[in-house]
Amino acid sequence: MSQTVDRALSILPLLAEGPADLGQVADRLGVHKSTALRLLRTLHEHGLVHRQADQRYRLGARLFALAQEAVENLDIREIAHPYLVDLNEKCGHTVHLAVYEENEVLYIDKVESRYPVRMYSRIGKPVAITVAAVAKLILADLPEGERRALAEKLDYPMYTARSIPNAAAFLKELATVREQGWATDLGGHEESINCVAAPIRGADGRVIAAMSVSAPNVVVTAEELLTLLPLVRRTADAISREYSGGAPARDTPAPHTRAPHTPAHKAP
Amino acid sequence: MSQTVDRALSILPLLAEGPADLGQVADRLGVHKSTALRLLRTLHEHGLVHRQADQRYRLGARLFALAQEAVENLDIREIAHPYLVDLNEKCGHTVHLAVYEENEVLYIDKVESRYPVRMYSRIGKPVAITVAAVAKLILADLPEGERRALAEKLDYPMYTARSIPNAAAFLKELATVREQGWATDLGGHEESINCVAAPIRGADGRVIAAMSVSAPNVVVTAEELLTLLPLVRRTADAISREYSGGAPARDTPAPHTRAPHTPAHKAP
DNA sequence: AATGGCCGTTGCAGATGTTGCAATGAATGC
DNA sequence: GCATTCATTGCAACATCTGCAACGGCCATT
Repeated sequence: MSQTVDRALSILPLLAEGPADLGQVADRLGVHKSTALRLLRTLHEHGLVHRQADQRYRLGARLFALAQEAVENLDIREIAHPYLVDLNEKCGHTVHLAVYEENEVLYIDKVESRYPVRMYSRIGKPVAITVAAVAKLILADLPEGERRALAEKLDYPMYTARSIPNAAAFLKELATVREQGWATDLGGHEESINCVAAPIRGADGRVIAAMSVSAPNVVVTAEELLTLLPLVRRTADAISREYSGGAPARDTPAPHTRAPHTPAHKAP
Repeated sequence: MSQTVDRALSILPLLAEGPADLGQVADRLGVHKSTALRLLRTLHEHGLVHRQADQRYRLGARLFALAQEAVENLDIREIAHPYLVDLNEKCGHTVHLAVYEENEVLYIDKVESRYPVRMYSRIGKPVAITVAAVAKLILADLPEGERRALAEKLDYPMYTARSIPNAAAFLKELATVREQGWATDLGGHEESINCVAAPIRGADGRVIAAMSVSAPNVVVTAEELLTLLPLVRRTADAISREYSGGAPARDTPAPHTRAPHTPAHKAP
């Protein structure tokens, strides 16, 4: 580990507490002022710290830009894929990954069942939004107003007798899902197929994707499938953690809990 | 300036583009792998980079936490936010807030349009500095010398036919903007999008930030958008007053704004 | 006005940390 | 099974970093 870099990086959390002048920084680092000055200058050139009018230093907005760019380039599919494969190897069933985009829920990854009987679905295809377990999870996390507006606007095709029939029933189901943190689809799309699903959350606690395990009745009963729920949830949580940049040990809340101090606007 | 720290910090923007393995990092830094490894380790210990399952590196959660604190320390954002929300509710369009820092203009807050058609932009992203209305306002207020020097240094990408093409035209536009105290961008960044913007000033009269209202042609014409100018200016002025310590203006008390946000750390 | 204290800044010589090399280990692919 | 690729380690040479002391600007006090 590099001492110089270590010292420089230690300045950042220090400044996060509030602006500080050169002397304060040097003191808290335990180094000579000239050393602190040099480190601060380097941080400054990279835009990580900003010098305000009174010559004190504070964190730079560039930090924010950096974080934002990183979030934008995060590919949930790439991160999740190995976990999906792993889950498939453990349970043998079809595993799906879905995201929300423009009022639709889309499958973006899939690992096929190892059983001969497979269900039909296609990556990139919009899911049956009113019945699919992954859709329920994602929509349940939308802001109240948006959720309601969307629910009213949707069609409720009766794929089977167990399909959700109307907006009221759908909203009620979403409330349940939101409460319990997981979802199922028991024959709501195709008579003989059941799914269990769990949400994947970003660092701010919002649901950014959902994953599910699906299997036809002829292979496992709904009850048997439900026994996989803990595993599915654990996997989803692991993906959430990885997506959020790892378990930062200390002061960041667990990825699957709602951050208490979530800011007004959220990263996409 | 410290070479070691400089190299380490250069890794961050590199990783913001996407995950990279040790070799890639070493190559792009132009150093030996063992050197890159050490720097990455140090960054890792501080939580700024995260090692994913496939052993590649990406930016870590700690960076996001720091970024969060960095913006929270920008008290202009705290103060302005309710006004932005209020303005959005009055006109329905996308509202932006931007500040100047280290030769860049950055969006630091945004309230989304309530119309279905939205423009892209992201908080934290540097704005298109040569065409954005908010950038014009902020740069127009720089001291003569600095303004000219910056103008010469910039690139002038032709996003559209109406983009500002060169330093001379830019300086002329800045003079106009400085004179009139407001700015527009009429299709200079994206053909179909127009903006009107007004400056937010500190107690000493200097421009410390700028806000804008943006809308696509398909929703309102440029002329219609311009009728919002007085409202935008009034809002910006109200923010200026409150920021300068003046009593929060009574005409925009922001009735149902968010709860009093835990302020970060503010010096009296 | 002059003085003293405070703080940021600079140049420098010595010492410490850093660098790149070469070799090892581990994992993957052919 | 062997070859390849990649991360990792120990080490010696060296470049970089460190702390010191001195300078200069700024402000409040005398």
